[in-house]
Amino acid sequence: MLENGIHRIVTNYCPLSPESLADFRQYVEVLNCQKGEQLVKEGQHSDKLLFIVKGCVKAYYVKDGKTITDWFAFENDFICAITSFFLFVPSPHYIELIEDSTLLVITRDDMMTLCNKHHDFERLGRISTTKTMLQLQQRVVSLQFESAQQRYLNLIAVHPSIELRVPLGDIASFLGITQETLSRIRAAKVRI
Amino acid sequence: MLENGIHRIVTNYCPLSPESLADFRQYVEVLNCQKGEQLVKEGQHSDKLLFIVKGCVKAYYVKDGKTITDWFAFENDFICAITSFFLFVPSPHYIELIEDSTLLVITRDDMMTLCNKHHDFERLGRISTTKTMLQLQQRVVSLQFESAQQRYLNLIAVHPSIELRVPLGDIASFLGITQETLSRIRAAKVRI
DNA sequence: CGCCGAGTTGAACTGAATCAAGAAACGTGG
DNA sequence: CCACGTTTCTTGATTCAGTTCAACTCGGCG
Repeated sequence: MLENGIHRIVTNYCPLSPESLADFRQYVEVLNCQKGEQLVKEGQHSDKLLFIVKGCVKAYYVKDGKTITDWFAFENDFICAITSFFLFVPSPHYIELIEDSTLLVITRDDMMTLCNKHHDFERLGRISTTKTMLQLQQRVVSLQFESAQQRYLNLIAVHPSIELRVPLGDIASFLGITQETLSRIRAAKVRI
Repeated sequence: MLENGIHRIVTNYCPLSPESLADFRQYVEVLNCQKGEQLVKEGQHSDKLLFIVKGCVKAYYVKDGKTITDWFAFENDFICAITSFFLFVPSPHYIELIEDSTLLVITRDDMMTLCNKHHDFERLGRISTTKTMLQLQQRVVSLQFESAQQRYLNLIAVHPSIELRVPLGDIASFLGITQETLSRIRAAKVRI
């Protein structure tokens, strides 16, 4: 699974030299976890970067007693407790498994070591960050002035399988709407 | 102004070796423009990355005949037509000067040349992208489940001077609300 | 069988949009 | 320096998309 995961990173993001790859293997670990497990809890410092080999994961936070889903990660995605990982603060986010999953894990310190040592690893960092930045940009456009229905249609256009894998309530809060509204949108009882 | 700008990049983002700096100077240009000028128009391919030495700039797009402000950049910020620059497609965005400004300009190709040649320049790319990613992440949280009033208060907490520099309508659409609503919020005629 | 979480439906409510006037501020030329 | 048009901002009345709260359905599963 380690080699499988590393191969997917290299093909999906950016090639690495044999030396970088050898070094990478030293630092990365494989983690198998079950649906429902919480890898990060609110208030914890988290310095782990995860890569999803198989399965799916959500990041969410709690506001006024309500659970708000902030991000989903599926196969070949990276995910981390973004504020804690990059800003060294306690995480507002939980990270929780939506399915039984196989993950690769690397710590921030080890990432930094690899980034300092290998130019191509630094590039991998730049490219994966750029990809996330572009996804966030799309999400802002979607939240800023699109209707709930349009946001939903956008989401299933990008992730057609999401409804089969993720509970409705999580999708709703990711879209910035309530579960009831999403249910009505799916039943097409909301005016287009 | 060139040295001033480069110095600010190095201090605000990431140090560069003397060799990288020397190379950087070869590729970067200083641009002085006036309020109202459009550096990028909808439909154009844009391969320019801008750094604001002095002044401010907005990126906006037009949807259903309405102007929607997507991003502001002030002193020491980078800005580009994000989709066009990174995905090589025609830009949905306009980029327009809000004040008379001094900018540094570098093309995507020259950026890539510098990234390939210098490890520390690649790091500069990673770090500036990470910074933008974190700002977008905050913006998503803000748009997802905060009230119009709360979003406004967040914004002026981060950019206290924005109201003095940017027209109300631009701020409103950046927040995902109408100008009328923002005007009422400022007059505190909306319930807290 | 009865419980339990996930999803649906209904009715009333509300935050913000829309539409429509005005009032202020701004700049440009006489 | 003032008159003029233009852009920027405010205010009011009405409408509507989406929330809230509450009840209900459905499919598992001990």
